[in-house]
Amino acid sequence: MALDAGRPHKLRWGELDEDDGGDLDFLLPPRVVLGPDENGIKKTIEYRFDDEGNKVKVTTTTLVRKLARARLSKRALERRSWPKFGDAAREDVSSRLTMVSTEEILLERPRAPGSKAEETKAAGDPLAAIGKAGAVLMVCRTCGKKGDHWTSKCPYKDLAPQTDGFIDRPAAAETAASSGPSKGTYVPPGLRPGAERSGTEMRRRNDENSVRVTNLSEDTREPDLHELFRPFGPVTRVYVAVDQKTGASRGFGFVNFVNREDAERAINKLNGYGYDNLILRVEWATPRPN
DNA sequence: GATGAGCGG
Repeated sequence: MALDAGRPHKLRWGELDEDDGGDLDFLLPPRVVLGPDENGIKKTIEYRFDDEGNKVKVTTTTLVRKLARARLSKRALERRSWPKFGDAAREDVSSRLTMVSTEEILLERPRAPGSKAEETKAAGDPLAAIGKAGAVLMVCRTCGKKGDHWTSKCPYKDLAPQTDGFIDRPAAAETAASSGPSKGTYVPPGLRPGAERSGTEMRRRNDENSVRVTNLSEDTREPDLHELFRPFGPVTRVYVAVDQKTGASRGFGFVNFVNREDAERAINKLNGYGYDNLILRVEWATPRPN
């Protein structure tokens, strides 16, 4: 760069170590750092080519320690006068007091297959051997059965009302009911003292109050469906099937109601209803398999 | 004519 025959230009930082001339730097002696000495004076000696291509020596003097000293505690200052020990006593470490650790540190993932935690568990628990793929972790919170199904798939999940033995009625709720609110324990509104308990109808899962809507126009989205069905009663879920790739509506969707009666009224009212130039079909959805 | 995605303690 500096030796360019053409007009020299100032080197910008982005050009340093680039291949447009910077590679001549290897011809220069290495940079030398001296100190800091007892007065905190650090000297840096380096060489570079000037604009005319001449080798020049550049000496930089910096005051290091005086600045730092102002912030050092008495105790720290005292430590500085200690004789060197350990590695520092054996080496010249004036310019490298910090070292890179070569110690190998293994990070352990608690549930990684083959990890220690996993092996110990598998050895102790016979059930763990059966469901290595994580099935053992599958303990139904409704019926307590292990390794068979998730809570959401429990064959008893629709059974109502649930008995005290079941897990999803926290023991804390009973305590709260008898002795007032206990600190730090959330009690869902339905389990609070004085909450209405209207037996089977209330506790019933509403999965089957699912209404299928077909012949939707391309640009009907979930909010539109919600607007359309909301007047009939509380809606728990609105879904419009979309093509995963294109994002375009597939022209059908589902609406779930809290109450079956509302769903029924919606079907009766909206089936055959003209919406967005199309005639809607609204009917009971057959529950999704699985 | 057409029947959804995702998530695990």
